Amino acid sequence: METKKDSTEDKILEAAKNVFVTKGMDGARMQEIADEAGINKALLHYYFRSKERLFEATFGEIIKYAFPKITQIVQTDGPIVTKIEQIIDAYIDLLIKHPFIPGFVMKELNRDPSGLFKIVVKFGLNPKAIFDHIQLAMDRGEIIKMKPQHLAINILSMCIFPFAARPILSFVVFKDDPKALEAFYAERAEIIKKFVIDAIVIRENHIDT
Amino acid sequence: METKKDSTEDKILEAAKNVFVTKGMDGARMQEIADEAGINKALLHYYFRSKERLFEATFGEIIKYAFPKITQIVQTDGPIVTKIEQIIDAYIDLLIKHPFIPGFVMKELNRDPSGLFKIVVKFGLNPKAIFDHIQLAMDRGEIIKMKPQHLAINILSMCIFPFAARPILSFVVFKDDPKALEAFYAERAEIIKKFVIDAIVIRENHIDT
DNA sequence: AAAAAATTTAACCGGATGGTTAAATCTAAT
DNA sequence: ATTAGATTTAACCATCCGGTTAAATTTTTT
Repeated sequence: METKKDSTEDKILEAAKNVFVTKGMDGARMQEIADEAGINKALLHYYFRSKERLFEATFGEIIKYAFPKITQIVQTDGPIVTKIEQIIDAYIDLLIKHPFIPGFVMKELNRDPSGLFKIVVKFGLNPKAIFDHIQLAMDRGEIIKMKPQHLAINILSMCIFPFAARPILSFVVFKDDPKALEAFYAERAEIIKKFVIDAIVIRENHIDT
Repeated sequence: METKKDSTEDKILEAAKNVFVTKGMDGARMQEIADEAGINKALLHYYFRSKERLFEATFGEIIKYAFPKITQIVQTDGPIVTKIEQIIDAYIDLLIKHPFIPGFVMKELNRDPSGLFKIVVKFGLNPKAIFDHIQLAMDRGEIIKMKPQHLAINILSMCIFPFAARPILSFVVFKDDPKALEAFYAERAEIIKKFVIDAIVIRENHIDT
C-alpha cells in the first residue's frame, strides 16, 4: 500500500501517520510504529529522535490536508454562491480522500491547542479576510444577512462533522453497511450545496432581519 | 463546585469526569483523579477496582448527556418544523451546559467503537423511527424532499461541530476572546433554526428534485 | 577495496503508571 | 465499647514504554 518513494523516512512517516491517526499521540506506541514501518525501534529513533519530534513531523504532514486553500477560492471574483459551491466541493472531495483527518485533528488540538498558533502562521490562515468577503456579499444583497462566522461554521460543520463522527454514523445510522456509508458521503457535496443555497439566497417571502 | 450528594463515590465520579473529559482515557492518570477527588489512590481502587471500570462508569455518566431524548420530541404530533426547532433548542441548550461532551464522546468512540452497541441498546436509540418520521413529513409535503439521514445529519452537524471544534473556534475564529465565543454559542440555536427552516420549507420557486 | 551510512540485534536504563498490600487510624453504626 | 466499614499512609511490585547504547552486519557511496 506504499505510495511515494519507498525511502525509510517515508515508510516511517506513513506508518506513524497510520498509528497516530488511529491511536492518537497518547495511545500510539513507538514499537508499533516501528513494526508497521517494518523496521526496529532503534532505527526509528535514529531518524526521529523522540516520539515528540516524530509526532510533530507527522502532524505537519497531516495538517496540510486539513485546511485547504479556501482563501484562493474566495479571492476570485464571481458570485459568492459559486464560490461557496466550489469550497464545498473541494472540502468534501478532500475528506473523502482523507476521511480520518477531522477526527485526528480535533482530537489532538483538543489535547494540546498550543500547536494552533504555528498552524495559523504556517498556512497564513486569515479568517477575517473570508468573513469580510462574506459580509460584503451580504451588504451587496447577494445573500441574506447573518454573522459571517455563523454561515462559515454552518458550512464547515456539515462538511466535516459527518467524517469526524464516522463511527457513530457507521454503526448507529448505517448499521454496519459500509456501502451505504460511502454512498452517503458521496452524496454530501450536492446535498450541502443545495441546503446552503436554499438557506441563504434571497427570495420574496424571506423574513430578512 | 459539587452538585449532588457529597459521597465519596460521587466525588470520585465527578473528578473522573473532569480528568477523563480533558485528558481522555489514555491521557488520564489515576493519581490525578485521586488528587482531584481529594482522596488517595488506594481508596480510588477500593471503590472502582480498575481504571477500566472507573472509565466505564464515568463514560456511562457522561453519555447520558450525549443522546438526549429527541425520540420523545419526535413522537409528539404537530408540524415537523416545530419539532425540529424544539430539537435544536434542546440540543444547543444541552451543549452549552456540557460543552466538552462532543469532543470527548467522539474521541473515545473513535478509539474504541465497541461501546456503541451497549449505548444503542441502553438508550433504546432507534434512528430508523426518526428517519421514517421525517420521510413521512416529506411525503406529506411539509418540507422538501431529501434522504432523511442527510437532513438529520445536517442539523446535528451544525449543533455539535462548533462545540467539538471548540479550540479551533476559540483561537482561529475568535482570537482568544472568550466572551465573543460564548456569545456565538448563545446565538447558535436561533441561527440554526432559521437556517434549517429556510433550507427545507417549500416555496414557489423551489426546485424540488 | 575502503569508507561511510544505514540497519539490525539485543540488551539495558529509568521513569511513569496501574495496581496491590498491610498496617494504622478514623468514623459511624450496633 | 465493640465492631465494621471507610480512609490514610507508605511502601512495594510488575509492567509498559520511551529512549539509549554498543557492537555487528548490511548496504551504499566513493
